[in-house]
Amino acid sequence: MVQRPRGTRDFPPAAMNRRLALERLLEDAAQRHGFSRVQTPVFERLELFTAKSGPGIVSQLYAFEDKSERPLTLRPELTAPVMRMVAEEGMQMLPRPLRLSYYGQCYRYEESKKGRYREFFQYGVELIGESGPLAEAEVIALAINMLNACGLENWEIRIGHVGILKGALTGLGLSSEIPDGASEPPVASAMRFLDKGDDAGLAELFTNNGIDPEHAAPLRALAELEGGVETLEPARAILSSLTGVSLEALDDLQTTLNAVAGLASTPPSLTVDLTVARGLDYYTGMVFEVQVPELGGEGQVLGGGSYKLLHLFGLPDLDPCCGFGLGFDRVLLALEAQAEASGRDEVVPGEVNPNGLVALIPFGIDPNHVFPIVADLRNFGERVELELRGRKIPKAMKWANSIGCQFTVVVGPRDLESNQAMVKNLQSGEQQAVALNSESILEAIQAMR
RNA sequence: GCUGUGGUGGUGUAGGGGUUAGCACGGCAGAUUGUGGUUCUGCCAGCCCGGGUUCAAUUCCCGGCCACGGCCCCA
Repeated sequence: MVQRPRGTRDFPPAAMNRRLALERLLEDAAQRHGFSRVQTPVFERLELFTAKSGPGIVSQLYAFEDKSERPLTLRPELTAPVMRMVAEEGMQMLPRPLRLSYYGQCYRYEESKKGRYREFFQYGVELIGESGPLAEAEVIALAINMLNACGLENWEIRIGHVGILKGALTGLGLSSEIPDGASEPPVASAMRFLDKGDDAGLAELFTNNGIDPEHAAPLRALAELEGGVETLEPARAILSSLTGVSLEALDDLQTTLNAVAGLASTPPSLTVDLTVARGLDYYTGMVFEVQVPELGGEGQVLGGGSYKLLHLFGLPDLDPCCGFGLGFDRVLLALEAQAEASGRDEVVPGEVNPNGLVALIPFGIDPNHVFPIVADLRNFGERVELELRGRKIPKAMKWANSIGCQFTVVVGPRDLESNQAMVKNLQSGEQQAVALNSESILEAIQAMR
């Protein structure tokens, strides 16, 4: 038995139906916010991702060479491909801003576990060609509205701004350049220590960089702030006490949060947290992420912010952009866990079609007699399954019931003789004989529905 | 990268060094030649893979594969 590769999944009909429903919800939300779907190749040139994230990522890529020895890789994420597309397709000519959405599988070579797969699906959006607090608010608002539309509960959105802590740190004289032999700039180390609450590490870092460790205290206070918009006031007080720190980022964040409050439905939990760092160099401004506690260690379902990447493609004037990526599989896992916990049948809103199937059962007759009816009902928009196995009536009814039919239409020899069909609602048991033509059958179905 | 637990028909499980490997759901057929969701009968289908110990391994041991969990990481 050949098994599917580690970290990949098959999606049988029921699972796929659910995934389609979720994709539809996300796409509807994106469309309502003016975003349009794009698609890029599943594999790209290797350098696209090394340019974005550095050579270190190659170990986590499904990289390969084609027959002409071109270095290629399965895509590990979708932001860089979309940026590439914007540049390559001349999309800078389009009216700005561009609002793009995308959905597709990505590949990372890492340990697979629940919520972390080697082939995973990402939905995301990028807003390109306009930056600033309102653009950021539009992106956050879409994220919030999407998750609410999915019926997800108990999720937490944390919003921060990399500029605030970074500005304070560089204001103190900490370098944002990578020193020789180090793996990350001192500013990044400091951000990590602040996020983890590692006071000793922070003090040591300051000392090593010739900064008085006393200065760590206000930063720690800043990092520990957490709450709603109201936390911006104490943050402002702390930042004002430091020299050489601009308050602009804080003002922007305030503007963004106010706009989000007006544009988005209310999230279950929204906190301002200046330690949200997203770990990435190219984030330049607002950053945000969404956690679902039920999912444990792999609980981050969405993350994004403002970043500069288009300069890599010769379009620096389009930087910064703002976007987010949503972990499609994780959202689904969270919805499944929550549906299970609350005993809810429908995991994704809209996954169950309220108008079930119609089974057309030709019984003991030449099925040619019913083909036009099947075709017509389908053209009318009914979901029709034709009984193909020549089952006798009891078997056919049982079959129709087991595939979730709402109606059966039986046409047997007697019906043919009297030019009628038996239409039955399987839920109510109600049955009636109607004229053997598609209009009459459709009418009966609609009347009994 | 480190580490823990587990793997028996399609699904959920029982068992256990020598068994016809049990049960339930499911699928198929019949009881039932024009009406399903109940019932009865029969059939289908399984010990993850490789090596070792042993007279004998699905069972014990080692390795692999896969899944799940904890830490690190997460573009």
